[in-house]
Amino acid sequence: MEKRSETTIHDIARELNISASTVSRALNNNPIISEPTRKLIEKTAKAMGYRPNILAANFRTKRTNTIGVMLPLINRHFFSSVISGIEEVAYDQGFTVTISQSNDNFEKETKIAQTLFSNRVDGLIVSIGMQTTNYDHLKLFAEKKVPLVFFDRVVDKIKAHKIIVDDYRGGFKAASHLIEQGGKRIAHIGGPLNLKIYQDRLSGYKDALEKAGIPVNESMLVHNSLTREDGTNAIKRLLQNPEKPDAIFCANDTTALSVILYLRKKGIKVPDDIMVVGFSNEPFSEVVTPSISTIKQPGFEMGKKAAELLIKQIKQKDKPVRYKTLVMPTELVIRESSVKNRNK
Amino acid sequence: MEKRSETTIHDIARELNISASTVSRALNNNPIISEPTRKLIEKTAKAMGYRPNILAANFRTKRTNTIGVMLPLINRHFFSSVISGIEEVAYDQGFTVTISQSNDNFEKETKIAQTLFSNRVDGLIVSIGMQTTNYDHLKLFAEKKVPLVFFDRVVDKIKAHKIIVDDYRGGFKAASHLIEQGGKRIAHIGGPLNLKIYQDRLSGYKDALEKAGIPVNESMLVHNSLTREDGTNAIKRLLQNPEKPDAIFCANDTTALSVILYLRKKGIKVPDDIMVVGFSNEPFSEVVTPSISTIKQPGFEMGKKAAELLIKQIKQKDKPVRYKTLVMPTELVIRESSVKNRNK
DNA sequence: TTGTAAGCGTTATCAA
DNA sequence: TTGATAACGCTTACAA
Repeated sequence: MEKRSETTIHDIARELNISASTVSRALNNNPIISEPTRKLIEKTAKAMGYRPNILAANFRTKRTNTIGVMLPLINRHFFSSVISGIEEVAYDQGFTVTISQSNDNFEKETKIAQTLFSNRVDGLIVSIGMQTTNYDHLKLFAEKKVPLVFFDRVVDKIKAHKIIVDDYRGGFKAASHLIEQGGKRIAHIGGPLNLKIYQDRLSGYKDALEKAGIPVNESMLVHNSLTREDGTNAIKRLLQNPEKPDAIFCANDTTALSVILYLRKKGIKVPDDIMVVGFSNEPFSEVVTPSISTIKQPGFEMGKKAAELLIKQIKQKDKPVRYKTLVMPTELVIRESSVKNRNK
Repeated sequence: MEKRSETTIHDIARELNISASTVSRALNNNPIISEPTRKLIEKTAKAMGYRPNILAANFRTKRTNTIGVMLPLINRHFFSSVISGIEEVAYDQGFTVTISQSNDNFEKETKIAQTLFSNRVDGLIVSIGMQTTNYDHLKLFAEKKVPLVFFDRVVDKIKAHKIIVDDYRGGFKAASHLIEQGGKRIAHIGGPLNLKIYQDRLSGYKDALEKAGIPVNESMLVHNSLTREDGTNAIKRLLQNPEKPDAIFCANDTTALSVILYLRKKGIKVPDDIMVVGFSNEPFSEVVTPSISTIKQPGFEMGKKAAELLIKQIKQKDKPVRYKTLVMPTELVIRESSVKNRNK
């Protein structure tokens, strides 16, 4: 004669000789219920160890109170900061967060999107993978009116809220800074150009050069997937140029680090022989020697903003939305890797 | 006359003049259904754009195919690696992963646990917070037979699978290494002792000292929450000792980094004046100058193991479980911060 | 302010 | 091998 499964609202109703709907309403703080009734029901519910069956409620209401997050890689400081931001807002608003990483793999990304859709997440926050050039799996959300918010690696062609950083100005600031520091032959290690962020960083870089009257030299441009190995290969290739670079703007800190480590190994001095600027402000950038000048992106705030916009959209379902693109400011953090003659 | 809401198995059944149960069975690959029928149903389902209503299925089966993960902080390399490992296994096995961070806050941890429980996760993977000394919120899972797996910061008192690293041997190895390198006055910056991992790291350290005939000096021990600031405060305090340490074993890399940065600022040489060893092998440890000797923990593998054990338990529900504690090996990574006279 | 009753889409039981 | 039917626990018109 143990407890025969979980108590339901019907058990409570029977206990109090009232109807289940009243119990339901009271427990959902429906203002239509009188204060004494509510109090009584709450008390009894607690006493009977009632726990709402969220599965039933979700099923009934077609809502899950769950936000899906899909991004390339959890295990990167920028992305995990974004998750932290999302999680904080979501938690405060009573939402649960489901996270999946695509590993920059298009097939996995497609499957994840479908799974999240089938799982009826109330909304989705996405940063797309490096290989992604087809967006059908995301259009699905847009079409079926499931709120969708992009961050960082966004898709231009889909209408949705977008949280990005000002990659163009970031690239511009980075390159301008290198020019100010005396850079004449400024190389760029960039990411795949199907991603707008890398296009923009590149454009910013190019415009800064042009503004300074420095011609953009194609042999000074390398594009790859920005892994540690890619960075090493890129710097090797750049060093084979007849005219070696005297400064490098890397589209992320990982490659900036590779470059610095490789140059150190080769006895080439950073910043004296070659200056380096990265992008993202990974934690290691501050503490490596020389510390890496970089463009800071407010990951945590971006996550918060993304979650806020998404939840707002979820709550105002079927009201028309004016999609906005939030451009978060970047900040150039000047450290040792780009400043010659510090002690002069 | 657009599509009037989603197609259900009933729609398919009507279309084919068969029963909904047959459709359900076919779509679930129930072997009782004849091959031609199944094929036909699958074809029609696809043609009609059928998408199973997972909410309904979850409700009906009382399963969610969801794994809950609760840990202190997403935004730490070790933890995000664990998540990556969990996510990989879970994804392969058709499970969804829900992640929440407690921020080492006990109240938040309690609330998260209850939310996950109410959301009927099929199982929970946990690493508890620094403040956690009461475990009722976790016992709930154990009592209600919801599979539970601990990792890293485990709870002794609850019977469950546990994935830990050999913290004792890690501490022992770290301290022994410092002794071998000539350390005589070896300090320890440790974490809160209600967590077993920090107890064990401390014990390992103590035993290594004793084995070498070095008395353990209480003034050489600091315990705190191991943040960046805590590390700085700890080293300040240690430097005020009449007998200054010549080596420090830090219970994580974050404090090891603080120590190194502080000493650098004060013109105290690492490792020549004071040697430092950390714990965790955060990415920055390899690249900071001097690079930090540390104890490597296989976060990704721990995550995978945790997920595997959990899912096995979920699938073999109500079979009795022999709980095991998996002790993953640690590895001492020797770098610059603990080796004097490298060039001799 | 409360009650009645229908129904969400699926799976499971039993019968055919 | 397939079908009929009930049931899961909740929310929500609608009625009282």
